[in-house]
Amino acid sequence: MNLEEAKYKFIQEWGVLGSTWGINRAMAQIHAFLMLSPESKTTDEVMAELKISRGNANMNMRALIDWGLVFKEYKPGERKEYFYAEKDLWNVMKQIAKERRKREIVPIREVLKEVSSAEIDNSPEGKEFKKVTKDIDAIISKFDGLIDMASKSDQNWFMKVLAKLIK
Amino acid sequence: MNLEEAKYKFIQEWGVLGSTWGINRAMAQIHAFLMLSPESKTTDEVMAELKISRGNANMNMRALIDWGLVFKEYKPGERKEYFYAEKDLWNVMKQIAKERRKREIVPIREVLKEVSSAEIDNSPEGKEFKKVTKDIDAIISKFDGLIDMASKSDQNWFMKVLAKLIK
DNA sequence: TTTTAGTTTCAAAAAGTTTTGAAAGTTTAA
DNA sequence: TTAAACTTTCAAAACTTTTTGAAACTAAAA
Repeated sequence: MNLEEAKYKFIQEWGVLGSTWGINRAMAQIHAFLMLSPESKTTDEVMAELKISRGNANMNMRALIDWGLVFKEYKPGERKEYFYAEKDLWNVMKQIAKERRKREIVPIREVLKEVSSAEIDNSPEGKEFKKVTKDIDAIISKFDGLIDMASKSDQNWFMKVLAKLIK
Repeated sequence: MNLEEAKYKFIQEWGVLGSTWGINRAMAQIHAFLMLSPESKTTDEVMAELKISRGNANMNMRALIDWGLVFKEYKPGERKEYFYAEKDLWNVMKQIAKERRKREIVPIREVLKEVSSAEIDNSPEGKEFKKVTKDIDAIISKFDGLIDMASKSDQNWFMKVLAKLIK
């Protein structure tokens, strides 16, 4: 296998992985392509490499910028925009965790909070409802705290904790 | 808000959450409905509660069984099949982590292993490729270890560790 | 000012996913 | 057996998401 084949393989797989995570294939592939590129790339290069349309490339690059995973760069004397990805995987993960927290954890906790103030009787149904939603809230709040913590800490600290935990 | 409204709200939100996680809406809603039910339920009850077709209910219940999140039960003297969900959220999470590990972590690690044995030159492109893929593998393997560890440990131990970590 | 090089938008098309419903299959009871 | 009660399957329909491509827009250069 040579570099081109290896790159292709990795980009494809990152696309598959993304799509099971609610990130569309093109977005994940652009992200993979930019992570693997030592230099920043133009829209045209992204289009050519991934064989996608200009509109698609543009939309997904903006989404990546929105997620804080990709940045724009202007080169002196050039009119084209260049794009590059966050390379430090720790930052990538923190960024993703932060976004997903906002999009997923916050809304479900809101609902849990709302339903916890509902008038619920002591029927078996009611008891079960209270128990299950309370349990879920407890676990989610733990994870929420963990994400918050991790996003404030540096990679070394976190990796050390993990390493110690796993041994 | 009464019990029915609260249940409805929670089931809807669980469906939304599921669909951003690659679990389809009906599957997530059935799961929520069964988690909230103190008694096991029949296909007809699921269909009526969620207003979905028999085929849909059947397919997604089988998928939930496949994920190890829902079980069948036969009641003496009855021909209908009854379904109930795993209630212990810790077990639910372990089960999900185990499945996702199989479906996501294993394949990406396989690809990373393959590309790591590729013949890659020392161009900037080649160096970057090696660096990025190596980093990703390191982080993924840490998480893989963590999941493995968590799935062997009991809730108390894990929650205590988490609690200590977060404080 | 006009032209050129580029970016953005968005309606329509394509692709992908989920859902339905009815027919086929299976198991138990009569 | 045969009928009844139930489960499973799967092609087609409905729905959702993604992608395209061309027109509109913007900014710099001539």
